[in-house]
Amino acid sequence: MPKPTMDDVARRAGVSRALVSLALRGSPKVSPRSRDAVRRAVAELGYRPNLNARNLASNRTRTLGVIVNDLHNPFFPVVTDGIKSAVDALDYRLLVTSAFLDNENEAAALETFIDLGLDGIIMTGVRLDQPSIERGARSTPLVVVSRPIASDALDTVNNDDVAGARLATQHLIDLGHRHIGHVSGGDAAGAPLRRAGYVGAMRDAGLKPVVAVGAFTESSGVRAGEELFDSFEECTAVFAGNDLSALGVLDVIDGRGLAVPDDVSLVGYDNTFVAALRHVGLTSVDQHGERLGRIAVSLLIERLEHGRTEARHEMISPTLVRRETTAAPKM
Amino acid sequence: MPKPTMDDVARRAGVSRALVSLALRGSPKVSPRSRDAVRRAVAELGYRPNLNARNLASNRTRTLGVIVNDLHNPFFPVVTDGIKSAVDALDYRLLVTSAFLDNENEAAALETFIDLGLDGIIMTGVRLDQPSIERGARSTPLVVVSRPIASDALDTVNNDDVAGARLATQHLIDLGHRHIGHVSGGDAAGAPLRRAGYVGAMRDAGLKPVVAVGAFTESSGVRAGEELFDSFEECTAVFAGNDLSALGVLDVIDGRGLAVPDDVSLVGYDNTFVAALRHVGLTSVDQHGERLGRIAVSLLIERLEHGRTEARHEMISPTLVRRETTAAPKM
DNA sequence: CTGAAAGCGCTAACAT
DNA sequence: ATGTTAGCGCTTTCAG
Repeated sequence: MPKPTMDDVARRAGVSRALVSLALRGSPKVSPRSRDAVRRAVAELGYRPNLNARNLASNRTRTLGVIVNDLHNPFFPVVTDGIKSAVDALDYRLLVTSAFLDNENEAAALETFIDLGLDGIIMTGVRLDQPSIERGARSTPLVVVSRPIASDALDTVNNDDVAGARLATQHLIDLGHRHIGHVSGGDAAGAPLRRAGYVGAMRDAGLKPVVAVGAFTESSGVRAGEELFDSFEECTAVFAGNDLSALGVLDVIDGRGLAVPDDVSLVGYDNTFVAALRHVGLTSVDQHGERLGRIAVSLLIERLEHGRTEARHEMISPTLVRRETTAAPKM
Repeated sequence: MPKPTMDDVARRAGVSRALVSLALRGSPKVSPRSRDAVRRAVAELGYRPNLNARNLASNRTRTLGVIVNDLHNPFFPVVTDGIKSAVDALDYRLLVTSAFLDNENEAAALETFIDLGLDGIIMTGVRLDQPSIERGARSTPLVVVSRPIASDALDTVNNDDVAGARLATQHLIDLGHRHIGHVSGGDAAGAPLRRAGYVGAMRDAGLKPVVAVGAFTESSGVRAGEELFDSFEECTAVFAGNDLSALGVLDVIDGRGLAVPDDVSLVGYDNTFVAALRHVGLTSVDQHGERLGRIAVSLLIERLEHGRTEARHEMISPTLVRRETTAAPKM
């Protein structure tokens, strides 16, 4: 049994194909009688519209795509939830894809979405180079979440990473710490700004910044943590660039028989569910990922349905969530 | 500048459109000369094939879809990684979508993938009712990962949940525990079998099973954990149906001022990265999610490229990963 | 090896 | 309110 097409429905309902098309999309210029006949025929035949045909003919897909760099990082599901909740209120479909931590995959995912003719694309946690992203943005409205990109070809939504990093660092300083290290995310999205915020806060307080470079993963956090404690013995507090690397640092601290927060205080970034586990209790900076996701969708909608063309770059303020991993240093 | 079409490429390369089509897909029956002309024209024009048109005309998409129920559960990214690595070796595209823990979304995601004409679909962690899944499987080859479904309409890949639960429970029994509770995932995929494995192992050892029902999330683990410790005071060990709920139980244990493993031993399931954090060190059962994912892809390929039509149900053996949360009970 | 021609299933003017 | 008619951009016979 080949799949029924619109022609089958039309024949069965005793109307023309065009009318079926209208009826299916809820046009008001279809008589209740015809509408009903169509509805019945659709049900009887189990008809489903062929999206490729529809998209091709209409040159629209009513579909938004999300490209996530790393499904393993618990921050991204939060953003995606925000996107999802915003899209649900609209009449759009949502496709998600993961780049699996790989630039080439990211480029491929972007091309696929563009080639599919998606109406809009949201990229989050992307590592892809700016020119490639901008090239994509020329084909399809594009918003980048959680990576600051100065470009008038696309929109961005970010938390203020510098402010967030300052919040974290200042919190440690206020507690009385003087020897505060930073585990950076290297060149990952947001990492340079967080590092800058940390360095700025340290300088302002007349303290010496000490940075070890990781990559926003737990394993890189372990490596950078080892490096930090090896070279910076006085260290009594660490600000890690994200929660995942903070967990790596926590492993190092545990491994060295040190106690948190008695011997070392620790702050993360992203306020993921892992930070919130009572057993972990990681003090962390909250980017408000859901809100970032919702804003991303609204930016897309502005372009799609209200014809905005000039770029917008939104920024929201992060907040510090204090938990059990930070305390005043032992004397 | 409207996007260049195949006609533009053909004109520029001085050949016919059909030839461009062949050349693009690497057909051997194109002269090197033409092939080169096409390649050059494509590059100069920045031509990209319109996938909707291609899919419509060829009635194939060379695309596989993955539907994940809950992006927040760190188990699924592991499965997805396996899928991804298997797909990379083949010439298929991969689309992922999340059902965001919601049956209706799952149904919608499935329909979207079918309506898009994807060549094959993998569902993992799905909660959708079996008839709906089977209906989907009638349109598109479908494999369900990590949920046992006895059906000859679709393929499944599972770890042996009963054996895994027995492994976990027996480990606790072998350590000397007699009062072992179970936090179940309720009717979530795999949960009933894990519960059955636990009950079986307990019965075999002449011990009384005590079950609290959760839902495979951390928060449900907290609720079920409270319930368990409230009603089962002698309890010295808990087998949680997955790592997420084990983390919830861990919160409860911490909250009651109990120590792990000195006062209570704890075992999870899935062996996610959170279990492996040294700071958590959760003993857990490993389903070998990557392998599940790779097998899922190979099942799809068997149907797609080797014409298999009868259903296959694969089962792999889980293994226990011992860490710091399990020890002999204090006397 | 190449070109002509017929669709894939649907939408979108345009008529009526 | 409904039907007619062109396509959308591509693949795929089929001739040559």
